[in-house]
Amino acid sequence: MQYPSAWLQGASLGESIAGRLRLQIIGGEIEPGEILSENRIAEGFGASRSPVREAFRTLAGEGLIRLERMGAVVVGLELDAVKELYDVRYLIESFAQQRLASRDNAALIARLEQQIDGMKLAARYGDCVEFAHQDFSFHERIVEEAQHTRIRHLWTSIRSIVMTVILLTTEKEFERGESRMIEVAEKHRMVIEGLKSGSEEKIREVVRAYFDDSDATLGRSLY
Amino acid sequence: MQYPSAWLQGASLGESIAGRLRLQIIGGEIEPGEILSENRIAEGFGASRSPVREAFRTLAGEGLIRLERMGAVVVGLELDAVKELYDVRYLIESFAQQRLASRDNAALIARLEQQIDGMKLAARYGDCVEFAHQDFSFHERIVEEAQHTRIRHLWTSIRSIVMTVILLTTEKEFERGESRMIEVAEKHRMVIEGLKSGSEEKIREVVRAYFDDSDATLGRSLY
DNA sequence: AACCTGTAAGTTGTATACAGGTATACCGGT
DNA sequence: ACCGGTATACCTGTATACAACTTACAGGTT
Repeated sequence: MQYPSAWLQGASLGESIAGRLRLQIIGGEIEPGEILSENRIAEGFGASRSPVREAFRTLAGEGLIRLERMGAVVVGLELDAVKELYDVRYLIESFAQQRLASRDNAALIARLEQQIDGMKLAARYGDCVEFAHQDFSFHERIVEEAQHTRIRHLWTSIRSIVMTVILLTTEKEFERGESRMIEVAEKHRMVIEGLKSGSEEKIREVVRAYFDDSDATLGRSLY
Repeated sequence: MQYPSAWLQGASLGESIAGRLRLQIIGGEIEPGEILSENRIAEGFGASRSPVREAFRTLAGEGLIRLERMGAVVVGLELDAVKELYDVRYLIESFAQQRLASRDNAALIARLEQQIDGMKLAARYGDCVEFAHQDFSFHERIVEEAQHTRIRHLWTSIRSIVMTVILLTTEKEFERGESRMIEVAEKHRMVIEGLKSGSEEKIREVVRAYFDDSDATLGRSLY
């Protein structure tokens, strides 16, 4: 398993190492409880400690590892942890949408619908990576549009993990066939309905429903 | 302005530098827009670039500075940004409390009440730092108790900032006299009421009220 | 047998060195 | 006066070096 190489374009060595470790940790190649040392990892990548150290700090910031006196212990991302992650996504997105509810969202909605169509197109062509990218971007756009610096910050702190999880689960869901993926794409319209309604209550409900459904999907695709 | 030295006990040089910079940034000594270079800061602290680099990453993770190709630009924490911070605190705490609502919280509540009394005691003795510490710990305990790894992680990402803001605002509020501080301490009982009720609706309402009131306080104490 | 101690290997935190890139200021040409 | 090119100083990313600390273990002591 590997990131689309485009994602690592222009990244520093440190970011690149963080990316690969992230994938190995989330993918389960590196197991929770394992202890990573800067030296060994550096040697493994044929790099020096500096970029590895930077990568460790990044991953610790994402909660994937925990820095201790002696070595970094892998926390990992079990099914329960992914559900927790989705709790946070729910909090962030429902907040963002409630913030958007009171303005004119015509342009945003048009853009989001375009991305749903992008997903469907990707589904028809069996392009799993592109589907995941559109899916991810859909949600990121909503957060971005809310123009709330702190919320955006919370988002960036889980951004990479969410991206990775979406990539992994999309790969698995693709195995269930094109019609299933069309269904997944269409599910996003629900969210748009919430936006259109402008009702705080409705938004909470719709976003909750969206992530509840995602939770169910998770059960199938992870482990 | 300075941290209680106890807070920096056992901290590495990097953490300590992060702490001092954080205080300078939030306190406004270093102004938003200013550009920090690793070299200059290192020289200023009589240290090498390594710990400064680490400090920069920490502060960037907290959103206090933004790392760019050339230098780190100070984002700062204006009044609006603090209000955004409180939005996030609201999200985190209301979530945490809703999670707690369904269990038996007798022990927790006893502990929280003890901390309220601690605040009142600090108020009577004019011990501003202790008051801030108790106040901070009160909220941290709630988050901690929810036992939700991801939420706890969001909390740690703003923890230092919240601590600093509470410290600064408490200092300012202390000038308004002891009775005002007793009032602030008592305000926390409201939150406990929410916990006791166990009603999702009531909790949202109470926590919302708490932070709305805090927002008002902010207006007085910052800038 | 239990415990204490000294040593050796490994780890992090910090300092320093080097390479590649970027902005700035200055200088010559038009 | 203005524009373009170059030299220069500075900045970040990475590599390497060193010191202090932690851990594990072996061997001697009680």
